[in-house]
Amino acid sequence: MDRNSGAAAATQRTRTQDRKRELVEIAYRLIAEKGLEGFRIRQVAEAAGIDNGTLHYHFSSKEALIQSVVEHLLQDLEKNRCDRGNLKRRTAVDELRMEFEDIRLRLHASPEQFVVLNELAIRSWRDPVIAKMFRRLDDGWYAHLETLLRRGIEQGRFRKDLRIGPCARAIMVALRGIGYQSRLPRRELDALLSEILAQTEGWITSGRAPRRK
Amino acid sequence: MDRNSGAAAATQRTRTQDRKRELVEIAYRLIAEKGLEGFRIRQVAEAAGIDNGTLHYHFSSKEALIQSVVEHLLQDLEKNRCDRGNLKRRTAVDELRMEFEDIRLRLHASPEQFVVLNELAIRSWRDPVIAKMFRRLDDGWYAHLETLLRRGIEQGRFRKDLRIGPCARAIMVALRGIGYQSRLPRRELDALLSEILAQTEGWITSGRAPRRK
Amino acid sequence: MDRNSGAAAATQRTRTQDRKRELVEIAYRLIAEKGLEGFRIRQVAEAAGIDNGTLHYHFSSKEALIQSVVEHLLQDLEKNRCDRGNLKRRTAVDELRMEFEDIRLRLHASPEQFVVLNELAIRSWRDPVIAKMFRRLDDGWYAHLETLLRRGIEQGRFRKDLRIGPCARAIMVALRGIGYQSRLPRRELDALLSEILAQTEGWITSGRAPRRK
Amino acid sequence: MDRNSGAAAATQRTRTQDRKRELVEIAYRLIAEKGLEGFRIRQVAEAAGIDNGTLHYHFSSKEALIQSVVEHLLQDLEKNRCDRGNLKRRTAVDELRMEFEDIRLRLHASPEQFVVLNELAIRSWRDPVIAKMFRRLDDGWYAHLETLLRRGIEQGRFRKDLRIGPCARAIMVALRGIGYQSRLPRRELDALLSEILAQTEGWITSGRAPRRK
DNA sequence: TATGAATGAGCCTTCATTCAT
DNA sequence: CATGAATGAAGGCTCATTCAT
Repeated sequence: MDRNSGAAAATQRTRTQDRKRELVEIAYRLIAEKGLEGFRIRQVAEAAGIDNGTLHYHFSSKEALIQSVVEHLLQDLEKNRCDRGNLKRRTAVDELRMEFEDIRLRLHASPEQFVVLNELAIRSWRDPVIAKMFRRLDDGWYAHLETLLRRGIEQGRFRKDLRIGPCARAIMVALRGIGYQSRLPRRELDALLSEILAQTEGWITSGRAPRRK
Repeated sequence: MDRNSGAAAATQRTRTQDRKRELVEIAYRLIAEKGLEGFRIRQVAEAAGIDNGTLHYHFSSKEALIQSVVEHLLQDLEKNRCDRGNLKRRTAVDELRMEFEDIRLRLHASPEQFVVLNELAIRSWRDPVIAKMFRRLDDGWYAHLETLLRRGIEQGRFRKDLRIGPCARAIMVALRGIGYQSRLPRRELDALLSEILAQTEGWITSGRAPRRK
Repeated sequence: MDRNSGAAAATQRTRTQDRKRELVEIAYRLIAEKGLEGFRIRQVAEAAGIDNGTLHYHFSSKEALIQSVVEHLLQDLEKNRCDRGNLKRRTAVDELRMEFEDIRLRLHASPEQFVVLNELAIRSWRDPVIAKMFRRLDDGWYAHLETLLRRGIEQGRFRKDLRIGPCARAIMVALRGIGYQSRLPRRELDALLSEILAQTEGWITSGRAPRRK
Repeated sequence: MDRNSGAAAATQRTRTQDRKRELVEIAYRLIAEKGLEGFRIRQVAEAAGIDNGTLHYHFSSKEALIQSVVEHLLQDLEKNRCDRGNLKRRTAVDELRMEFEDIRLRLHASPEQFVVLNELAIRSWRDPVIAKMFRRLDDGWYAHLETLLRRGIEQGRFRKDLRIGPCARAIMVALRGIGYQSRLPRRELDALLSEILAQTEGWITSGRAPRRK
């Protein structure tokens, strides 16, 4: 029994983790669907087929559950950035394009991600805890873009007088603003994205032989 | 008495209108402050110094009050566009710049406007009535920008291969996305805005002697 | 209508006050019956034949309702002391006896008063608000007894070396401790009370010709 | 293995007993701190470093745990009485004084005992099981005092017309009522106790040369 | 024994809304 | 128009208890 207990405990732990993850995902879906305002933890429990009280066993409060959803979301977003970070042999221009392409794919594959992101962004205005988590996300993204832009300049591909900070922010603003448009038909969305990319790229590489077809 | 009753009725009507306007403005302020999620009609009544029940004489439901707030906001936004519309002797480039300058002034003068705008935009995702009102706003803005861009091309100031639709949308996305950043310090906000303008203008007038200082 | 509105408002106000008083009395009874631990505001509403939510219209929280009960109780207790205060022509000994007689009558007429008093006394250990209200009661009672004892000494009826403070406290402790025994049969209760009175009186008037029959 | 199993079982049993005792003591402390109303068995488990569910192996219900606490308390109280019972060579007056001195020491050493005692006394009003246990305590105390008083009379130290029953009860009431005052500063508490003792003793030995210093 | 997950009844509170006056 | 009392549905949360392992 002793030998088994270790394995059993591990299994148990895994199960609990799975359960938690499952609940977070349900919550995530529900927030996407009903919005944070219409988000009810009872519905999470119901959707998971568990009792209302059981949910409170795993997440001590509604706030805690929401924070886990945020974490879940942020991890997903940050993971992708890291994945892309590994392919650094490309030029800065390619990287920038990949940034946009990534967004495009996400918009198609899981548009609800942007919905939730917007919901939480607004909440972060008034909720210090979430604000802090979001700042982490923003700082990471900002640093990433800053590096990208700087490398582009060093590589001689981007204009030398580029104001790195504001430019990075501008890209973030534009891409984040897209969340609002996540309801647009796919075709328009693609056109919109490629337009923004073109504008950005055109500006950044201005005077550097912007190879636009 | 007959004559008076007419005047009295008129006065009454005006008073009622004033009262309604006052309530809407209080609601607007409260939404800016607490967000739609934390918005309570009781607080509106309290702030107006009237009874909770009385509020329901003016606005039959919470929804109705919110819709009035939307209307109030939209009117304000559209009025400004019309005001500017009268000065059409300028070039399209100037007009575009004014568009940005207007946003800049608003961000400084009443940042809460962007907060409320974002709150309501998100609600519009799930509230058909508000969605409709917002579509009106969007369509108006879109048409305005479209016209502006078209005129620029006709004037020979904008590049001829400009994709008017996506470009207009891109501008809207960027400017709307700024709402999220309404907390940034004024200096950064200005830098950000001028960056976006530069990018946009650079792209639009590309090959047309972009007069950037 | 104007003239009526004043009267109507007054009537309304009275009604509200009556309603509140009624609720407080129900709560009082329920606390006596189930104890503070088993006290449920839903039962108050139910007993009053009103909705659960309506109760919260009158008393914003459970705590508020309980505090009103305390106030109700304290007022009752203090009123009686004042009533007796008016008959000051008697000797201090008589007054002391009346103090005991008053307790005796209360124990018979409304033993639940002692139950509630004990419940609240214990709560006051951990609830600062109630503690404060109770301190007021205690201070009043203490001052009253102090005065009584001092007068007795001045009248030459009480021993001169009486330690007024501790003696007053001792009387309070004994009488308050009786609350625990409020379940005793009436006969034993009376015997107990008269015993305590005899002890007290004997001690206080010691060497002063204690006229015990 | 057989021999060992016996020893192991004994050890086990002792361990279990220790565990139970430990839990009871924790519960006791927690009741003193938070009151019965704020007493949560989860906190007991937490403080003991065991799981919530495990607690139910030792005590099948909250009620059972509380009863054990009562038992624990009563044993402690009764033990002390027995200890003192062994020194019967003294006079009844000395014994009475020791009764008070014992209370005084307890008040200083472990005032929480009186807090818990009061908490449980109130609960006993509605909980028949606890009521029964308390009655045992009361009866024991009462019998002890009765004996003491009777002996005093027989020894010719107490007045002959002493109403033994009510007098014993009066002593109990006063001493129990002291629990309420357990928050008083030590100095006042001592003054209070010695006052009560003086009153009691004065009355009891009245006409018997009360040797008060 | 011991654990942790699960249960479910129940509690206080909130809030938009309605109704009689 | 205005008031304030009343409504009731719903929500988040607590907690003793149970159950499978």
